[in-house]
Amino acid sequence: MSWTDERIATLKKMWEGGSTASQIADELGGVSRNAVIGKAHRLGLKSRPSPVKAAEKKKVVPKPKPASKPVAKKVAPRPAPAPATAAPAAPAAAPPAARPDSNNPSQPMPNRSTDLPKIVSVGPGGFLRQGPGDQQPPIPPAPPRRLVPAKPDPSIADKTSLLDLSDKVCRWPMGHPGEPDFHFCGVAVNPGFPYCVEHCGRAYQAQLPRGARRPPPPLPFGGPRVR
DNA sequence: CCCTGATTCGC
DNA sequence: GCGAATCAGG
Repeated sequence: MSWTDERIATLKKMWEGGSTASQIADELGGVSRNAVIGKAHRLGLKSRPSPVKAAEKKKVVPKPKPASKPVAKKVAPRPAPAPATAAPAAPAAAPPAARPDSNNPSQPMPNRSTDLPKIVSVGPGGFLRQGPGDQQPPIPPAPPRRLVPAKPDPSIADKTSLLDLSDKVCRWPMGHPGEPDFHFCGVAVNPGFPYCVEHCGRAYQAQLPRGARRPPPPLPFGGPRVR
């Protein structure tokens, strides 16, 4: 496949939106993860915090290549790389879901249902929703399972390039990028989330036990692209 | 081993 | 410019 403008646009959008290279490659189709990464770098996009690592420290040791080319092709002394690893603003972290940690030093009493963080959001995945008014009736310490972004999540964080996305509107993608009818949800977001209430329910799901994963949750797209 | 991104280097 | 091979790391 070749890198058409459209494909590059999709790559950029998804890369910047936090999609993993694998996801991007899968979405684009016809390219490998490596191809996506390579292209991303060539495009000048670079190092995003890897979803899997918090602190990415890479020391490229001058690796001796697999002894196959004794020929010294190019003596490329690499100049000291600028240490500037400007940490990009971390995207909205996990919502302030109730943490099981008894973070309530104010009361020595075992009654810990006193000072829990107020949660104002919807909890499709099972996490709490609490308005300022409702104080703490039934706040089960029941820690919602770790929230994980659903598959589509990344592919959407587009800027306003394609549409008039803003922090106020739901960024849930409808359709596939590049397709004529591709658009975003666009309704008012669930406060603190990039999506509307409805799509938050899709984007954030309770992490199920290993064994009990449901493979076919509703994909945001029409489903896997047919190739 | 799985995954991730980063880098290299032949093409 | 492209991307497979490879590396480094969680």
